[in-house]
Amino acid sequence: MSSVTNGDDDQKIYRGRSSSLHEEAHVGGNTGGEGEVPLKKGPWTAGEDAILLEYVNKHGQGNWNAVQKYSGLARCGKSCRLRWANHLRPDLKKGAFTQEEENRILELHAKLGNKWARMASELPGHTDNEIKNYWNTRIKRMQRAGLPIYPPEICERILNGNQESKNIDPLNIEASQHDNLSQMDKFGIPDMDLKTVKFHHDPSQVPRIFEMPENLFEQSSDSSYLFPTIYPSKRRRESETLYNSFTSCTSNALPLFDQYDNYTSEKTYDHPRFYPPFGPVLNSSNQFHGGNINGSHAMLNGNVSSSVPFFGARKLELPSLQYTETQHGSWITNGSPLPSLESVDTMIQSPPVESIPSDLISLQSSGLLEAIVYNQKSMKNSNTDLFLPMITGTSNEAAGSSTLNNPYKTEWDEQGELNSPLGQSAASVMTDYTPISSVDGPQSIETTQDHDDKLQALTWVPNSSRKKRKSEQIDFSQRPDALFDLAWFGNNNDYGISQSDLKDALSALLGEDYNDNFGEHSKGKQ
DNA sequence: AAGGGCACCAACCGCAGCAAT
DNA sequence: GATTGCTGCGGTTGGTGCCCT
Repeated sequence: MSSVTNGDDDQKIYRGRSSSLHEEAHVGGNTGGEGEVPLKKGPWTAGEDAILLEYVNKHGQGNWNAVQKYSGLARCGKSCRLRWANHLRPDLKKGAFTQEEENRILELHAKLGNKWARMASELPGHTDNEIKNYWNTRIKRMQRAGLPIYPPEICERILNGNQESKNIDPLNIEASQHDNLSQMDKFGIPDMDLKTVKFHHDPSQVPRIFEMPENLFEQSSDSSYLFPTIYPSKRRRESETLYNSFTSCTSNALPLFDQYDNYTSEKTYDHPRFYPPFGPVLNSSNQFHGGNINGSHAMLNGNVSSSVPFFGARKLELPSLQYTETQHGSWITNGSPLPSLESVDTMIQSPPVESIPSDLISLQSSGLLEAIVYNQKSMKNSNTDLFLPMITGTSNEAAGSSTLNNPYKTEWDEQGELNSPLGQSAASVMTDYTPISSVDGPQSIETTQDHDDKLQALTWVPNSSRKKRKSEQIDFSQRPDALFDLAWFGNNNDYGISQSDLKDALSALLGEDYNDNFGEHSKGKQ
């Protein structure tokens, strides 16, 4: 290890990449010449730092691409900006996070999810990169240890805050915290804040989620009404947060749910919510209803697919991390004719994101709050089996055994679907159980006449009642991703999709891969 | 002592938003 | 309206040192 004086702080000890920091940086010395200077990559040298500092002192921040031009520094603007933001800025607080700051990070992450920049803005002197690194490191450590990500006190604090907010005018709550999160997203879907979600004691009570105004999806003013905040995310690849949120929530905050639910068997929530190899698996004697979702699609290898389709189809966001062998095995044994994880991931991510607005609730970018509510919901819905698709095996049975007043059960049961490799049911992946929401247009909501209808409108609608409509609605040239739904079940006939449409969509999805590997084959068959 | 795994850190990459043209 | 450039963000990768076996 070596240390290097960097900028204004002599104390900062840089680990790693130290050797290069000792290099004497000379502009041009490591870039080779005049004219088109090849941009340098890799660690910055002290000399480069000095040049950048000088540039900023002279010209101020911004216009980073001009740095190279004016200073001769062989770095791209992006690199300069990053270097400045993460290391050279005078207002940077160097050194490790204090305990207070760590707690703040936890809290912020619980609230915001992987919004590093936003978290950084709440932690003066620290950068998003720093926080991100800290978090990732922490997560790895916790996962390995099978420990909850969020300490109990954080869960409690968040949840308590959540409870307090219950007594506040639901229409005014939101502004109090997520200042910029309460806006409508670009799709016109209101952000919804968990603080306003009510936990109901009475399992038979219809969750408030179903009590929204009919035109909720057109109302931004009612965004605080009930849903978790949906952060319009430009990223579609979030991975860890959810699981961790879920996990920690279930392992830490669960006792808190006891005040709201009857799920009080003491050990019910005690299990670390990690799956092999990260942690123990529930045995049949320790049934966990909903919250644990053993073998759930939602929990992949210690991570949750942030696209957990509780309430809507969405573009899949698979964890980029690995999957457990268990899950691999389950797919295989399920005999699912599914593509490899990698290819699925690729394919899933490649289509346009227009489908995203269909989300009523997204776990994307979700933090602890979301996790808590989802957990709560899932527990509740172990009665309704709303989440059955996420529950397999004994968990499923356990959930089923508690079925009460379950208007949704058959929807899932009839489907009898198997786990998909995507961390969710194939049906939920795309369209079969797409909730009638913004995707289907307000008309779906408008047609709801009474409470039950509202309920129905916000609930998964079985294939039988929707397939026909879908076949009329889905433009596979625009939504090749919808193919997954079809292909998954081999039910394209139900959708009236033609072979050529199918091929076109597949081509759109797979590109050359399809043409190379399937297209010819397909041609040959025809 | 050697090797592997892990922690930490820095930096890169790709994407998206936005403004200027 | 389309294009381009700049900027910011989040995910990921790679390097180095430490620790443990």
